Amino acid sequence: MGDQEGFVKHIASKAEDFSQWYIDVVLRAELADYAPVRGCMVIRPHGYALWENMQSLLDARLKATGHKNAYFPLFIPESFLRKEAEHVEGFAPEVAWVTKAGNEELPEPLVVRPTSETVIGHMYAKWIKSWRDLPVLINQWANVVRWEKTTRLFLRTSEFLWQEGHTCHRTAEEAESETLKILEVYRRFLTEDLAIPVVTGQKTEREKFAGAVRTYCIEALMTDGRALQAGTSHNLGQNFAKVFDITYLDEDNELKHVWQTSWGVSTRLIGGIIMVHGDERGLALPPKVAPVQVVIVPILAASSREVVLSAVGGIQERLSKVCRVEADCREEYSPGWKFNEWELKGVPIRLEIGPRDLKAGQVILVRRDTGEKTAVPMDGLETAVTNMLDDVQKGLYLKAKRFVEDNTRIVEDYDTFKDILETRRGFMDAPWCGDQACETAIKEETGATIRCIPMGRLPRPGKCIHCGKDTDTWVYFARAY
RNA sequence: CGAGGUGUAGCGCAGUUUGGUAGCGCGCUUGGUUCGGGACCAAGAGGCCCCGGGUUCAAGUCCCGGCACCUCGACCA
Repeated sequence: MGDQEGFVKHIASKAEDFSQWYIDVVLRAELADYAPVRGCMVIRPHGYALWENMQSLLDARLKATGHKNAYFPLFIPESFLRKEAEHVEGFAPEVAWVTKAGNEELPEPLVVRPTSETVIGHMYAKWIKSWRDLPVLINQWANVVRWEKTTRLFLRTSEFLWQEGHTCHRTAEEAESETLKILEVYRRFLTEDLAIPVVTGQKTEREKFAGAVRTYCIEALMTDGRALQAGTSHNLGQNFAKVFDITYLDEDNELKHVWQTSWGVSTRLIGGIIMVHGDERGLALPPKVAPVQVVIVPILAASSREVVLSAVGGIQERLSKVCRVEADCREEYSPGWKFNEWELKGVPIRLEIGPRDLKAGQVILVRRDTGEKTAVPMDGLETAVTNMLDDVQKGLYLKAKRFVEDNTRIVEDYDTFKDILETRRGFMDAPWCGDQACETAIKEETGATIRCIPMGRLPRPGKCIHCGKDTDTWVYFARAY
């Protein structure tokens, strides 16, 4: 990659000031901007195009597993929220209220949805009559509002965009298998489309969703060593079915409550992409979701201007059949300026073409992830570009995977645990007795939380990192966003 | 919600100590020369100095009171 100096002077150094770097990247890459309302953001075209690509890939995966989209209202009657005790307790502190319409007080205050279990449960009670109506597999793409005290662009804003799936099943087993199926959909979406490696696992009682029986999650590791909860899938059991009276008449002619799940991922994932793949030069986007996959930068000298521009047109035409391509033919910026600008915006491949290349019948391709430059013959350009996009996608994933491996440490001693948190951070795989008191104490003493109890692992003897009691449960700790 | 910090041109800041004509860099506009890693010259445009009171002949600057945003902590996707 050569010297880092002199490439980008307009964003903070990632190594020296990670938080400022993150903000600079979001703003300078024009993903988002601060809105006039506290804690809210505007997602700008470049950021929104990224979200749209993410949406369409995940949406296809959800449809392939039998889910259908629907839309439920933004406003929820106060009384709905109160029905499930744990649920209110979990969300009450951060709900936004609508109490007036014009000048008149509303008869019943409305909450702006922080999540839709309650309204959807109400509707499901109307719609479901028979075991033949099951399963119900509905997903919604929507905005939700949670009035957060501290906000950060994409990672935590008062309003955010997400998808929330809400399903009903005939049996507990079927609900559990749906919960796990979605977790797998999320895992593959993150690894295959976003190039973000994740740990899958179960949340502890303390960390689970308010109102769920069990919460599964995918956890990702950011390059500053902090964890990001990237998606959750909840087995709701019959908790909401009972309070909303969602029942069906079973084959045996008995009235039974349905078994439910809910699950979601949000625009927070954009923050994850930035913090996993970004570098000193700015954003680096995985090709599968990058709004622009290839940017053409012509070298325009006066003598060869016309021929170069016409070659650009031809290349753009050809490449537009195999990828998302854009040509930057602005005359008021120098090529060097454009190189930096498009790198900052995370475009996976830059294609340079100038008089020298025209003579040689080639173009120059430059990879965003490695900075590597390759001369590629004009013939077969489509194949070279498609292959390179695949390579960048894989390269980003492998680099991120190596980082997670290098920063996941087996820890059996509390002093080491604390020391790692102060210095390198990352995931700590440590024994835990299962007692919530230890979990809370660790959080208070070190700031680390249990990110998850990883799935598919054999029991292994150890002594609780905090109290020293014998246990065979090992969990992932980290400081989290 | 606690602790700090910052509010002056679109952005980043100086000016506040010691009250006296509103400044710098970048960006923006126009014209010209350039173009293989953030080019250069020339001429321009752009201000409720966060808001409200007060002191003063005079306030960006001093006093009082608000508000907003950012960072770090406690809580959450």
